[in-house]
Amino acid sequence: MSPRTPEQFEEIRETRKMLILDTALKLFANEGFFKTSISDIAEKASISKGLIYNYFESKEALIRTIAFNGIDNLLKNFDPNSDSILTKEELQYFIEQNFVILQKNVHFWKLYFGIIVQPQVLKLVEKELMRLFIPLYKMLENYFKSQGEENPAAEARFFGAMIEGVYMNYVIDPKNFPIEDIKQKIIDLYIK
Amino acid sequence: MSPRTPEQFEEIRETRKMLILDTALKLFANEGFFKTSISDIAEKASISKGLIYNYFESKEALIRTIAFNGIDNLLKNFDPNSDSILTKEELQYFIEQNFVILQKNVHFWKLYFGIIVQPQVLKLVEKELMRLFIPLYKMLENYFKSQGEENPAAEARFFGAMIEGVYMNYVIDPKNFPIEDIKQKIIDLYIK
Amino acid sequence: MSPRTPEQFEEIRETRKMLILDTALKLFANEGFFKTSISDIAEKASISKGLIYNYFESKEALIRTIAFNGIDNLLKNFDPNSDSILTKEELQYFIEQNFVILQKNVHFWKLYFGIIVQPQVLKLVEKELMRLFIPLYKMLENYFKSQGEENPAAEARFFGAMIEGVYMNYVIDPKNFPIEDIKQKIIDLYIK
Amino acid sequence: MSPRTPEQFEEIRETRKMLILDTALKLFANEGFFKTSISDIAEKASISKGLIYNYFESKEALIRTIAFNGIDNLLKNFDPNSDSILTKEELQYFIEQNFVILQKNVHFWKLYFGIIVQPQVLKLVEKELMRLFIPLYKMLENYFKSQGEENPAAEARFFGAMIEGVYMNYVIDPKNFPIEDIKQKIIDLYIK
DNA sequence: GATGAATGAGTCTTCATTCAT
DNA sequence: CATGAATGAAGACTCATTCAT
Repeated sequence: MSPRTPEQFEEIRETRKMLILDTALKLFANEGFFKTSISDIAEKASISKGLIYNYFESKEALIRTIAFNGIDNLLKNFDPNSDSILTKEELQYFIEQNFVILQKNVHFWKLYFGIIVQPQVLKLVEKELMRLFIPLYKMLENYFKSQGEENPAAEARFFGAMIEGVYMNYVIDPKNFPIEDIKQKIIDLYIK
Repeated sequence: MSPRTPEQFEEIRETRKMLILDTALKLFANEGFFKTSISDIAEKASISKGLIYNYFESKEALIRTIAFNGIDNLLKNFDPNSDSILTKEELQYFIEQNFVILQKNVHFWKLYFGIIVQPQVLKLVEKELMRLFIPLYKMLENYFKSQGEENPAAEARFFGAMIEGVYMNYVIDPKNFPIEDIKQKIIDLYIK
Repeated sequence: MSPRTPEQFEEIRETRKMLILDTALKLFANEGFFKTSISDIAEKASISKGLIYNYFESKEALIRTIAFNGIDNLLKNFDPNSDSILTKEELQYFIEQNFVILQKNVHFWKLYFGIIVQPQVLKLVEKELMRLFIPLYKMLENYFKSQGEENPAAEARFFGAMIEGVYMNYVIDPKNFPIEDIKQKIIDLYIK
Repeated sequence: MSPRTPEQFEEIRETRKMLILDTALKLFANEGFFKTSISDIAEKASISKGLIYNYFESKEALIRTIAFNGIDNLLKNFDPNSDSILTKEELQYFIEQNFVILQKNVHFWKLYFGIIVQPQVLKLVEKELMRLFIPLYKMLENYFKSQGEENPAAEARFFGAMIEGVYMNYVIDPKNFPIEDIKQKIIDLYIK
């Protein structure tokens, strides 16, 4: 009889929002952004099409929010301090941590590759991606400089590209990609 | 005005087909498969929409043909003999050749990443990609086995993933990616 | 906290109702009936969407009520006695009174023109408008007959149309329309 | 067998365009701009929804084109030379001409009132309306100045408003409005 | 072979209205 | 009395594909 309190409404909103974001992430990742319609998301989440627009302004806003959340989530688990210089042990921890996060967020990484490879979609989230990668590359560059590498920027780019290649191959076919062997290979390569 | 010979017709067909394929490749690569409409292709190629359907059954058939042609083209330039075992010198040549081909086919590689990352699109060309990659991986595996590596299959997958990562970073932003430094880095790594 | 008396409830209802009607009138007049959503009204009135349906059955019922109230309000300020025949002085008073009412109810008149011009909306309030205009036109007709005009019905229609034209131009652009000059012009024309 | 010539295509386009414009004008005028859907127009014109977008960019573009064409049509029939000063005889001809045009373009005038009364729709065609009305008012102003009126601008506005009021009443209910009597009344009033 | 008008299914989005609390 | 989450029908618009010429 008595109306819901603002707290109850907030809770409902939070739950619904998460449901929509989660459903959309999976569909965008598995079927692609353009192949996934708002109807698909609504159906899979067992809600009405209209409700999605109660929570997100548009399909673009939806993928943007997903990207933002995914990146925030990454940064929470793993916030590179780009000023301090990593030791070898820390780099090893960093690499291992990376692979843990990869395997816990396969959907996000699928979406990530779906995004960066499509110029039209990339534009939508480019800025947010920069927030994640600039400090990361800075940190790697500093590390390689501290190791006496003569071209630390290129070393960092190579390291990043290699990791991305591995990630991409993993998310395309997680069952058959020898992720553990390859993790070990990278550690051997960089930590000796 | 004089009636064309069958050969002339055939020549016209071939020219038109190439024009369409070429235009579509560029648009698919730069704008994305879903963002590119048949009208866009027709307009850019200065032909009519209908004509495209005279040469290709559907939009899907178009991208499939582009992928097939791209792969055929790669195999023509570079056909790994999976039975013979590479020497170190040959691997170095193989790597260098690879980077030459990459830089000559940026559009194709853009499209390639756009494809493998979208399951719905990947299905369309999966088989053809296998035709390219199975012998390649076989060759790499043999090479690593010959070098005494204990897990040559994983070594081959890692090598492939690394190359893909580098390629992907290059095609996303060719201007700023230090491709030459990285090529050298890879050669140093594998050839010593 | 103490339970409200029935009178207090009634008062709340009346206040709320007026708030909704007033907000809706302004929005309908300024933005148009179709461009104004129930949400817009709720937001501008700082109440919930649901509450509007507590007081009005539908959006149509809302505009109908607004039209009815507006007309009642006009009739209250100004109730033509269609039986008695106006003198010239009374007609002058009538005209002047009209312009006072116009300037006090710009929103209503804006809405009025928005309504009569759209057949689909006009139907909703047609009957009520008749309640206002029939005695008005009757009164004018009687006046012109008393002045010896040979076609008093047409004179009345002309007078009404002219007034409407002036009203319409005024509400579309009140700042620039020379309303005072035109009022004088009409008085000169009819009162000599 | 041989393809259509550009002239044939042009002819088809012209015919179709007119069909769409004509159908849309009637529906917009009779049902209102917002109550008329693109589907309604397509159905009434016995064509597909999509075809309309082959000819007009959007619903807005459609109403804009209708307004432009309507005004062009008016100006063709009747192009006021705002520099030359009308004689009384010319003004009489102007008034009579106006009423002929009104009765030949009832749909357009219905739409006109539907437009100017809705701020959201007015914005779409405001500029074009100015093209029509500014020289018209200029001409009237000059005429009243030449007749020694002390406030020719206000006279022109009044004349315009009166005409609009008459037009509006006519198009709302052409059967019952005594248009001939009223035309005569206006001529008597201004020509003596 | 070549054109582009035409179709219609499908997409994103809006919004009046309902209803549990 | 009051809230706002939820629904679903409808609307504007896109685009792959067909087809008459």
